[in-house]
Amino acid sequence: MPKLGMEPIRKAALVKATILEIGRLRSLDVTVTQIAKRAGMSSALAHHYFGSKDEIFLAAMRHILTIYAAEVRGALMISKTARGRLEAILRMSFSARNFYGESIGAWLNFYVLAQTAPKAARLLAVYQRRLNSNLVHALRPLASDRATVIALTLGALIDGVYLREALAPKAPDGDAAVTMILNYLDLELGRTGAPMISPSNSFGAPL
Amino acid sequence: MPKLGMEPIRKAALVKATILEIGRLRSLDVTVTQIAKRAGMSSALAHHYFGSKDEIFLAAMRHILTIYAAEVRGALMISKTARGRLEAILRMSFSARNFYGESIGAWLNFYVLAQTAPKAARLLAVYQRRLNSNLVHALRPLASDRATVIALTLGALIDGVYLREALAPKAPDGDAAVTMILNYLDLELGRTGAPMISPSNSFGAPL
DNA sequence: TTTTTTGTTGATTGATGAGTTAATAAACGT
DNA sequence: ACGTTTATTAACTCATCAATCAACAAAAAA
Repeated sequence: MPKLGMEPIRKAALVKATILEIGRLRSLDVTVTQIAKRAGMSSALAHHYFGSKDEIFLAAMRHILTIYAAEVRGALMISKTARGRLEAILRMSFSARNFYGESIGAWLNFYVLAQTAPKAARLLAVYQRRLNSNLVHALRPLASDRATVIALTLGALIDGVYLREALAPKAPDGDAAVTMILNYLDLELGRTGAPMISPSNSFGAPL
Repeated sequence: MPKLGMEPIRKAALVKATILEIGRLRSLDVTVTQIAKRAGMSSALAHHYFGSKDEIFLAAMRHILTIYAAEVRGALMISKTARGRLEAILRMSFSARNFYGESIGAWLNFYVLAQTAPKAARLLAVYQRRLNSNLVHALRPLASDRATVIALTLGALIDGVYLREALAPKAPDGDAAVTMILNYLDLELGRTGAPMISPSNSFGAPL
C-alpha cells in the first residue's frame, strides 16, 4: 500500500523520533532501530531515506537549529527597542529550543557530536556566530564600544545556564534563566549610565 | 615477571590513559583496548583491575574532580581577602581542570556520562555543590543578601565559558576567561557600593 | 498492460567491542 | 619444596548494531 510522497513525511517522523529518543536516553547511543521503531517504520527504511545514521543525526540537529533561528527572527522583528531585542533573543534561547520540549536533552549530546563530526561542528558554529551577531547588533546602540565583550559574556551565560538546566534533574525553568541573565545585562547597561547617546539607529534584525 | 604492588600503578596509568584518550577522541566512544594499550597493558588487565569500563570512567572522573578540589582548597587557604578567594576559585576553575591539559576535552564528555550514569551524576553534583558553597562563602562578606544569586550566576558563567573553551577549536585561554568573569563580578559588587558593611568575618576555606 | 518508480520490510552480513577464561610465571609465605 | 596469591595475556564468547540485500506491493508512466 505505497501511498506516494511518503519521503518528506517519513523523514520528518524520523527527525522527530531522533530528537525524542536522544532526549529520552540522554545519549547519542541510540540505535537506528530504536529511532525507526519510534517513528513507526523499519530500520531499513530509515537507512533507505537517510543513507546513514550520521545523516539522521545531522538532519535532527539541523531541524532544531532551524526552528530556533526562525523563532529568533520572528521575535526580533516585532521588537522595536534595542533592549526589547535583547530580551527577545534571551527568551527565545530558553523557549524555542524547547519547542520540542524533549530537545533540551538532545542539545548537550549535539554539542558532543559537534566535537567529532565536522558537519555537526559547522552547524554549531553557524548557530554561535548568528547568536553573537544578533547580540552585538542589539547591543551596539546601548553600549557601542563594549558591545562585543558584553555579547561574548551573554553568549557564555546563555550556554552555561542552558547547560545547567539540561543537567539538572528537575524540570527546566526558562523564566528564571532569563531573569538571571537579564539581571546581568541591566547591570552592565546601567554602568554606561542612561540609555546612552546611541550613535547607530536600529534597523531590523541582522542576519 | 610479576613485580608485586602493581595494582595502584596500573590503575593510575589507566586513569591517566582514559583522560588522555577521551580528550584525544573527544568522545566517550573509547574502547577499553585503546585505553589499555595507551597505558601499556592488555585490555584483560584493565578489566582485571577495574571490573568494567564504567568503573574506569568513574575513576577517571573522580581523579579529575579530586585534583580540582585539592587545588581550590590550596588556593583558598592562602587567599586572605574575600575578593582574593573569589579570584582564586575562578583561577583554579580554569587551570586545575587543565592540570592534565587534555582533561579539558574530557569534561564535556563527563557531563554527558553524568546524564545516564547515576554514580557520575552524583560526582558531578558534589562538584557543583562544592563550587556553589565556596562561592557563597566568599561572597557573603561582600554582598550578604545577594550572595546566593551572584554565586548561581557565577557558577553558570564558569560552566558556560568552560563549555565554549572546550568546544572551540583553538587552544583555550584561561586568563581571558577569568578576566571576563571577573568583569561581571566587579560590576555586581560595585553595585552595592564600597566593600560594604561586611557582617560576617572571614573564616578559612569552607568545605 | 507491461514497465518503471516508489515504498517497505525480514533476514542477513560483517564489524566491533565488552567481558571471560585458561594458561603461564614470578614472588611470597610456610 | 609446595601451595597460594598476584600479575599478565592470548584467545575466545557473546551481544549489539549499522548497513545491505532480496523480495514484495502498489501507483504511475509508457
